[in-house]
Amino acid sequence: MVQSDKNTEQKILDAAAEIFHIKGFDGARMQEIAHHAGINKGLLHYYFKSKDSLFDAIFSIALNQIVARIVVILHQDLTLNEKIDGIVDQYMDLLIKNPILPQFVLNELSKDADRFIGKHFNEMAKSAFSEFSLSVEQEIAKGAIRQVNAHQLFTNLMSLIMFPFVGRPILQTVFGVDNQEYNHLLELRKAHIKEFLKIAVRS
Amino acid sequence: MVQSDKNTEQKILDAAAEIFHIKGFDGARMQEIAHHAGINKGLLHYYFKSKDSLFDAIFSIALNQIVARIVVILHQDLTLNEKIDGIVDQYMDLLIKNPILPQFVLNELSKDADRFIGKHFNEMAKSAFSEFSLSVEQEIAKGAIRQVNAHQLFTNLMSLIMFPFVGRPILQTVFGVDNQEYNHLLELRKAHIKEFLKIAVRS
DNA sequence: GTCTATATCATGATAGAC
DNA sequence: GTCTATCATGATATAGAC
Repeated sequence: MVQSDKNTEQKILDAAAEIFHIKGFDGARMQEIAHHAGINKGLLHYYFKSKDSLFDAIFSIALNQIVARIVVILHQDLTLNEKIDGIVDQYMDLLIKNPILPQFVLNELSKDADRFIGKHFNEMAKSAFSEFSLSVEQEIAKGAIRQVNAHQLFTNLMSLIMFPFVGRPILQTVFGVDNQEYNHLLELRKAHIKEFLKIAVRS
Repeated sequence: MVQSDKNTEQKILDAAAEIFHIKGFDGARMQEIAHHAGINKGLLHYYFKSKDSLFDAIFSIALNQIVARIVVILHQDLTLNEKIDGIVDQYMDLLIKNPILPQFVLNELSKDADRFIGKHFNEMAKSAFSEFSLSVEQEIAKGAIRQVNAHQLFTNLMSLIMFPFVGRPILQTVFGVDNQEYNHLLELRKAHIKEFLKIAVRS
């Protein structure tokens, strides 16, 4: 249940985030969100006139959390290694605190990819990748890293960070570990990814 | 629409797979599945008495596709490199043909992880990882690869293969490429992953 | 702003004719 | 086996009192 010392809109947003993140748009119920926020359905519709509008608010926040920080890092004046380390550190910290965020965002995007297109994230994200790609080319030219395709390397970076969270049910079962042990693996993973990537691209 | 020269049960399974894979359990509608199979709701319930039972049939097939082949490979008498290459080749081929399979399985598991536990997959998957882990230790002992944690390496392997499919909406937007170009990146990825992993673990 | 009550509609599931 | 018709439920959304 949501804390009652916040204003009603914030209580709704907090409750809706929790329900939508876990159950997705189709699985979430307005009744459950209202109850979780400590109000009733009527008042919920007073603040957000439709389930769609409430969901849009929640999804925007989640997408922003996923996309914004990477854009910031990639536009800073850093070496490739510094950018990669920054992304790994920031993302792993974010996802350890919000482990279901990527599953939620990716699943909703898979059902409606147009949620991404047309938003201002679109151009931001593309120009951010250009920065990454440029850094890769520079390091290759300097001979600091081996010949490696920027698209594949960026895919690797995102994969190594995010998949342990979206694939958790399978990996945890395959490893035969409990929640605490899996969380420990996630903690160790931050250093592992940085080392792994560094070794994999060295010239 | 499903081909009409198959028996009714198979038409239903084909139609249900397509709808469930795309929309998930909560988003799928029995009416839509019936229509897609070229029959009506009454007949659909005659073959599968509930939405749950139909879904279970579809989910079992999908989970089996994801889990079965990896188990087979890992239990064969192969070197670590051969096992890794086999998994990359087989999975990439499977996922290029069925790109939404991992998103479907992972999302449903995230909403109900118990679907995995208690099935016979459970023990199979755990013993398969033991085989992998053993291979890693042997190669390290031989000095063929550097010191690397088996859990992290297995996570990396699965991440590099699967994430490009579940994360496609984001990656494709970030790269600013169309479907054809992204498919091309996926084709190139098979060789990329094998090379990347080999370099990353060499001693 | 907040509540109760209700309208409206879509869904999963069943009954029964053929 | 296959269809049409219908039930029962549960969901979003609105109306109106306080």
